[in-house]
Amino acid sequence: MTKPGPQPKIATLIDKLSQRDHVSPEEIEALRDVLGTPQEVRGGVDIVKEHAHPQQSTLLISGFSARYSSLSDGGRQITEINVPGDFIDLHSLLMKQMDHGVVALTDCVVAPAPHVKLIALTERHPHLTRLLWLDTIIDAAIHRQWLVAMGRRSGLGHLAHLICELYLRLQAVGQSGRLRFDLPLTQAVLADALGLSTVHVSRLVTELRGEGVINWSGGQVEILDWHRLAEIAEFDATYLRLQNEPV
Amino acid sequence: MTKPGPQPKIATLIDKLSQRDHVSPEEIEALRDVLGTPQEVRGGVDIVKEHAHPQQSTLLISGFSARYSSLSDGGRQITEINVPGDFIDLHSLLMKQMDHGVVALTDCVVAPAPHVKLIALTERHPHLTRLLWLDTIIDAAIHRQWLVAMGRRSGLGHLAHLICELYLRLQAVGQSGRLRFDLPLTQAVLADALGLSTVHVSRLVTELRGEGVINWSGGQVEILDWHRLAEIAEFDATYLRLQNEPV
DNA sequence: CGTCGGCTTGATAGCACTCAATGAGTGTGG
DNA sequence: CCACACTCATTGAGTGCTATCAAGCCGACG
Repeated sequence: MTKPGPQPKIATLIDKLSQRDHVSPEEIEALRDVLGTPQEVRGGVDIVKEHAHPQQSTLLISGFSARYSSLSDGGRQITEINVPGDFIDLHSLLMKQMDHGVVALTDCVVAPAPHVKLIALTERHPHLTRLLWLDTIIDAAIHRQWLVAMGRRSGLGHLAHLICELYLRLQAVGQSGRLRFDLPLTQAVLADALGLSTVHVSRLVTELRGEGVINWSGGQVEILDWHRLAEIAEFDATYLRLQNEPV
Repeated sequence: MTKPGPQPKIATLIDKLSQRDHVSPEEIEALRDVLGTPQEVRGGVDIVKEHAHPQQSTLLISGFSARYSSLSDGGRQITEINVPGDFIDLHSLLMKQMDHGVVALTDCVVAPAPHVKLIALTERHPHLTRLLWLDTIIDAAIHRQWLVAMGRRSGLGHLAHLICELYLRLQAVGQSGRLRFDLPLTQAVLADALGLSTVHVSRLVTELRGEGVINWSGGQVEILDWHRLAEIAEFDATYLRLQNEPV
């Protein structure tokens, strides 16, 4: 759901950026200027297609989406789950061609930011440019944590890590409650994100539930024991950079 | 080895950036201004420590280094292998705290770029800033490919993909011959990069050799059958963004 | 020539996969 | 109102890729 307020389109984005550094009114105005009319996208539909050459970047206002790559055998690997306030393809501003696709995992609302306007923004607002740059840098940091989880953690640790990450990222944009958040994703989506089979994901979720660490039903996750969850995940939130340090 | 020329320090970096967009003489001058005196680092030594708060970023001039994260059980996951011309911790400019370490895999030569000077650069050179931004964006794209390889490819495909990637990245900075390049890394390092055991890496290398796809001995890789190698890896070079498209 | 790091090979074990079937929940239409 | 179809989650059985343990090989080097 979009937060109420004078700038509903960019409220989550501003929330997130403001946790890292002060965002001036002029910068907020500049951000609002680059964003176009919000649009709805149905769950399951591609927001950006693989190998596309977008002329704009897209801000996710509400809902969940995912970066993914398709494989020749019909398989799919999700490389990041996006939450409200994320620019889902900001990197296409400079990459030009998408190296992956972005699919709406649920019904979403998105807003376009034309590349022409974003380039102009980088010419006029160096500090805001650095804040947007930082956002893509954190994407890379998230990828690295996923690599560590995939390469060296147990399946259970990997799942636990994903839950920790999503909880904190949703919290940063005011989309989670106290040790509780909506996550209306199927286990098949989780499997594609974790690089596991759906069967195994089911067993892992059951295991975390059985240990009394989380509850997960009806598309809502409840963290019953944050300490144990973080322990299983070996979670260290540094990479999400939720501290305020001027750039 | 450092390339000969008037700007030996930044020759590889300029090579790489120039493949993506024109770099003006003023921009080259600005880059040279931010870089300090090159220093040698012995193989095995950390160039940047995990959780550090660097006051400068570091350009890799020669040698190989790797981003890595340590685990509580003593294990290690390498998340990227850096080649000459790579800024190994450019993201620390905005992240402030390192979310991982960088270790010299071989003897290296590196040059520091103080954050204060880099920030000043972003204030004065928007276009060059975008080129540096793009470099960190490509790091993220490399991470994503590793995620796909780790999550959904076979061990053999994963190894093949890494070889394809390193070959093209070294080629982009003039550090590889015709289907041949130096890669003085141990199989233990490869194992930490692929998320496999050293034993299994040995078997995979043996398999690729046995199939007549590559030769690998004396720290040198020779690609005997690029087509088959790319096929095994399902390799698509888009993500390395080696095309010239102005940003 | 002995030691050492790195690579290779063999044997065994285990985590996660695939195939398969069942159950729960939801929506549709007769 | 109920039969049916469909998606999603769960559970069981058997398989396989990769880990671990262990031993041996090889080249470099003092």
